[in-house]
Amino acid sequence: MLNPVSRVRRFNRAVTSAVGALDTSFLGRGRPLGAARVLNAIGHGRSDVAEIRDYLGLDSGLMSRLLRSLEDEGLVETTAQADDARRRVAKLTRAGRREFAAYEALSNAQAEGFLAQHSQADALLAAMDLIASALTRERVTLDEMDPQSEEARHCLREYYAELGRRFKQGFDVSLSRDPDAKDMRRPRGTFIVAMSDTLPIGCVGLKGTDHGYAEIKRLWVAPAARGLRLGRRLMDATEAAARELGITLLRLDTNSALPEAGQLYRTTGWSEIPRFNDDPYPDLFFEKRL
Amino acid sequence: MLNPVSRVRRFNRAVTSAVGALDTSFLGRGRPLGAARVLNAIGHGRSDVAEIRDYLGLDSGLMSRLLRSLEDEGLVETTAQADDARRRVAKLTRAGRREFAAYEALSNAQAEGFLAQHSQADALLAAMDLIASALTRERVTLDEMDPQSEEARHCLREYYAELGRRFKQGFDVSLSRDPDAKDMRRPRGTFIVAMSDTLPIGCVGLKGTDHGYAEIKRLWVAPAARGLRLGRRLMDATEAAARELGITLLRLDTNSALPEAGQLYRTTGWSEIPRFNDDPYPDLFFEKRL
DNA sequence: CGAGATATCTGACTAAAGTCAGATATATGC
DNA sequence: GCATATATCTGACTTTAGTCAGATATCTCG
Repeated sequence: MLNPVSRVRRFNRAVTSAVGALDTSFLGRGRPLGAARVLNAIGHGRSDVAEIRDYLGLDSGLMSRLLRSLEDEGLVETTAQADDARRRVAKLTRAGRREFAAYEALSNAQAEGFLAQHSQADALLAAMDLIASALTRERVTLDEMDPQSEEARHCLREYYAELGRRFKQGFDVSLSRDPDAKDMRRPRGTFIVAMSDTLPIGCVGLKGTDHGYAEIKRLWVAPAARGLRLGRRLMDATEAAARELGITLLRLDTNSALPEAGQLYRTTGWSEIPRFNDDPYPDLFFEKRL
Repeated sequence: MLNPVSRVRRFNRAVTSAVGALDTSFLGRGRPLGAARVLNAIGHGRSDVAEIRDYLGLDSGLMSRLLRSLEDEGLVETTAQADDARRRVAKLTRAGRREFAAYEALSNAQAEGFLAQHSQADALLAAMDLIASALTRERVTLDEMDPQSEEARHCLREYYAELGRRFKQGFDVSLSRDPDAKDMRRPRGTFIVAMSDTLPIGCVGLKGTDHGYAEIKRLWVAPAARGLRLGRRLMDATEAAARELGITLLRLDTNSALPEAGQLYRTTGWSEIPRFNDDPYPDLFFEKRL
C-alpha cells in the first residue's frame, strides 16, 4: 500500500467517493444534473449555445432539450444571435439569476464547511492547488495581459516573495531594476500570464529596450504548478511574441540561487554571456539570438 | 479567485472533470459501471451480499440483478451462507478472478500513467496523501496491531526519520531507550496504528513497565494527516486501553523541539514532572493518573 | 441566386440506474 | 409450532442520459 501507484489509487478512491459530497452543489434543488450544469454554465457567463454544448460535451439534441426545460421553468431565455440568426444565445431571467445564486451559495457554503473541518487549511489548500494544476495542466492557457492587471500583480507579488525566501540576502524590489510596465506592453514588449482555470499560476515579461535587444524578466511558476514544464511553455510563448515584434536578440539575467532557471536556459538554446547590467541581484547572464 | 473558498471550488471542478479520467478503470471492459463495481467489490474481498450492497449504496433489487448478470457471465458464484441460509455469499470464479485482475491492471496502469506525466511526483503524491486523508478523516480507524507488523514498522521508520530532521543533533535510535516490542503487546501494553483506508498514518505505543506505571511511546502522526486531531484520538484510545489493562498511572517523555506534542499533553490533563529516566533525547516529562 | 455548409430542433429510440411492491425462503423468539 | 422479522429475488415501472437520423432555418461563397 505504500508504493506510488497505491497512493494514487487511494487518492482516486477517496476523491471518487467524496466527489458527491465535494460538489453536491448541482444537486438538492430538484433538478437533474444535466439541466443544473447548463444553468450554471450560463450563470458563469457562457451564453453562446454552441459554446456551452462544447464545454459540457453534450449532444446537440440533448442540449436543445435541456435548454427547453430551463425555458419552461422560466429560468432562461434564448434569442437568436444578432449577426448569425442560426446561432442562439441564452440568458438567465431574473428567476434564473436567483436560482443560480442559490447554487453558488450552496457551493460556497460547502467549500467553507470543508475548510472549517480542518485546522491546517493552508497546507490543505496548497495541496489542492497543486493537484488541480496537475489535473488541468493541458488546459492551462497562456494569455497576454497588461503587466498592471490584477493577475499580473498577483504573480509579481508571489515572485518577489519567493526571491525573498530564496536569496540569502533577501530581496528588495526597490533595489532591483524593476522594469517599467510600459516597456512590457506591445509593441515594445509583452507580459504573459499562465492561467489554470481562473487562477494565475505563472508569468513572464518581455521588456523592450533601446539597446538592440529585448530582455526576458520575471519568469515565475507557482509552486503548485512546478513539474508541468510550464516554464518552458512560457519561454516558448515569449520567444514567439518577440519574433512577431521583430526582435532578433534576447537577453536575461538570473541568479545561481535559482538553479532550475539556469538549467532551463542552458537546455533551450541560451548561451551564457558576461554581465550586461549593474543590477545587484543577478549573477548569471544569458542571451539568445532568434 | 484567490480566496480559500474559490481555491476549494477550483479543486472540486478540476477533480470532478478529471474523475472520469482518474478512474476509468471501471470502464473499457464492456460492462456497465454498476456490474463492474460489484465485481471489484467482490475481488477486493467483500463477499457478503448485504455488505456489498451497503458499501455501494445499492437497492436490494438492483443488487440482485447486477449479481445475476455477473453470474450469467460466469464471473461470480453465489452460495447460501453456512449459518444463515437467507444470506448469500458471492465468490469470484476462475474467470472472475481473471477479469478482476484485468481491472486491477487497468487501474494500476492508469495511476502509473498519471504519475509518469509529472516530473515532481513526490510533491504530487504528498499532496494526494494529504487530501485523501482529509477526505476520509471520519473513516480513519485505530487498530491495535503488533509493534512488529509491517504497518507499525512503517510508522516507526517515518517517526525516527522525522526526529532526525527536527532534533538539532539528529536522532539515533540505538542511543535512545528503544522499547522492547514485547512490552507493547497485551497484556503488558499495546500498540495502536491509525489506518486511513489501507495507509498507516499514525501510531502510538503503550509500554508496560515493572515500576508501577506504563509509558506512552512513539506517538506519531503522518504529515499528510496533521490537523485532523488524530494525535488526540490516538492518545484517547491509548488511555482507554490502559484503563482496560488496569493501569492507573501513565508517564511519557518528549522534547521541546516538538512543541505540538507538548501542547497536546498540556491540554489533555497531563502534568509536567521531573526527569524519570536517563534517555539522552527527551527534555520534558509528563504524567497522568487515570 | 443557388449549392452546400452550419446551428439548432424534433422525433424515435436505447441503455443504465434506480424505485417500489410484493413473493419466497429462512431465521428467531415466545 | 407459529407469528414476526429478515435477506434476497422478481416484475413492473420511472427518470436520466445519451444517440441518431432527418427537418428547418440561416449563412457563405462562387
